[in-house]
Amino acid sequence: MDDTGCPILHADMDAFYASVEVRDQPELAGRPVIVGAKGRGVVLSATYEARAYGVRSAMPTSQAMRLCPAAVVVPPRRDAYAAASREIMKIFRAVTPLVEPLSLDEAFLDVAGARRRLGPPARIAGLIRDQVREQHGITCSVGVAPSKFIAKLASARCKPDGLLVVPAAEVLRFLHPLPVEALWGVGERAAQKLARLGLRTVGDIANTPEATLSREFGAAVGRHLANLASGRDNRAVETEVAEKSIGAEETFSEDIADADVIRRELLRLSERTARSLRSGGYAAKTIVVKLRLANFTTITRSRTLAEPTDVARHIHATACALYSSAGLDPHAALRLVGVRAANLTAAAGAQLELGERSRGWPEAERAMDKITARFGSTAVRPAALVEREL
DNA sequence: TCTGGGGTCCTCTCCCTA
DNA sequence: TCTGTAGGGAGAGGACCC
Repeated sequence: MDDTGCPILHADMDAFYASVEVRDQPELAGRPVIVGAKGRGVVLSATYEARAYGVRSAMPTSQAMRLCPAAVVVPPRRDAYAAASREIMKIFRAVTPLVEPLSLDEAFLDVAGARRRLGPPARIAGLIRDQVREQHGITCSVGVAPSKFIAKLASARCKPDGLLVVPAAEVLRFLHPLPVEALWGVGERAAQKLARLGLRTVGDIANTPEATLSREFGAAVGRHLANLASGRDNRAVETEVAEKSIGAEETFSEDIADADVIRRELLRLSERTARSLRSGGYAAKTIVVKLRLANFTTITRSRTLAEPTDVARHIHATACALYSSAGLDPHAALRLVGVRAANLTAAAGAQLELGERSRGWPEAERAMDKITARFGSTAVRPAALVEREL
């Protein structure tokens, strides 16, 4: 196996959420298992036994159950997946400090500096796979390649429980027969547009002038497609990627037309968003409200504040103002609302608004954070959210 | 037929300013 | 002062990813 010039690993857990569930409930082993919410939920993860029936991620759970009536549907336990992820990332960081987590279940590793200690990249990949399986009972697939993009493609091509090395000299031979959807950033819409241009494989794109791609997709996307299709990807593995926005959203079990209920929901989401901001040490200058109507039309409205904030009360006031000024029919039913904080700065930069008392909501909410950390999320809440449950 | 939640990035439009 | 224009920032929406 020629792994010369292949310092980048992409490690991807196989059916991660479902694998954690099977690990924690051994009686599920060998059965089709779907992780996802019932009702209006979608499939977050499914074991390969369920996938054999055509079940896929992001598919409505109801549709998945029609395809595989024998499947066991398990509600998601995000805390358990986050805990498993932290432990698995520790295995990666014992190999190299250059680890870039992409999500809970996958990461890039730059192992160039670990060769002398642990051997060539393919051997390191095998080591990682063994340790994840032995310590967590979960299989993972690893792509080994000269760049992040090729390593990610390689891990996807060897799933499940596989290892694939793409030597530097073989990159184009590996890349060009793949369908255009293999390229990062090409989804259904872009694939349709490329098909209209007669481009169906990555090789087709590589043989198309960048000027043509830029004319069709814009300069940034055109350049991006041309580079990836030619195997050009010089991005380094980055251990710290700053967050750009933080938010929370929720789909109702039934559409809601009552403005008071929606404002209460905005309060709950503002609380969650503010708590996330504070725990990350951020304040946000821009507040975005997302409203999805019963017919699935999605509207966003945003406002940039004079000063950054991490205070739920301020976020909620802005969110309500945005909701009121969105121009919706007063009786419009919503299926989802969301609150997002963007334009993040370090919290130390947060300043008081003109005329604001020096002590007040910021201190109150930080005190609430401490109580929540000690006694749980239901220990202290705004009265409006408590009333709802009485 | 039914479409989650948490994100990022890009494009387009509008408005302001020089 | 008026007009045309270019650039930048904000806001909205869409596509995409896991």
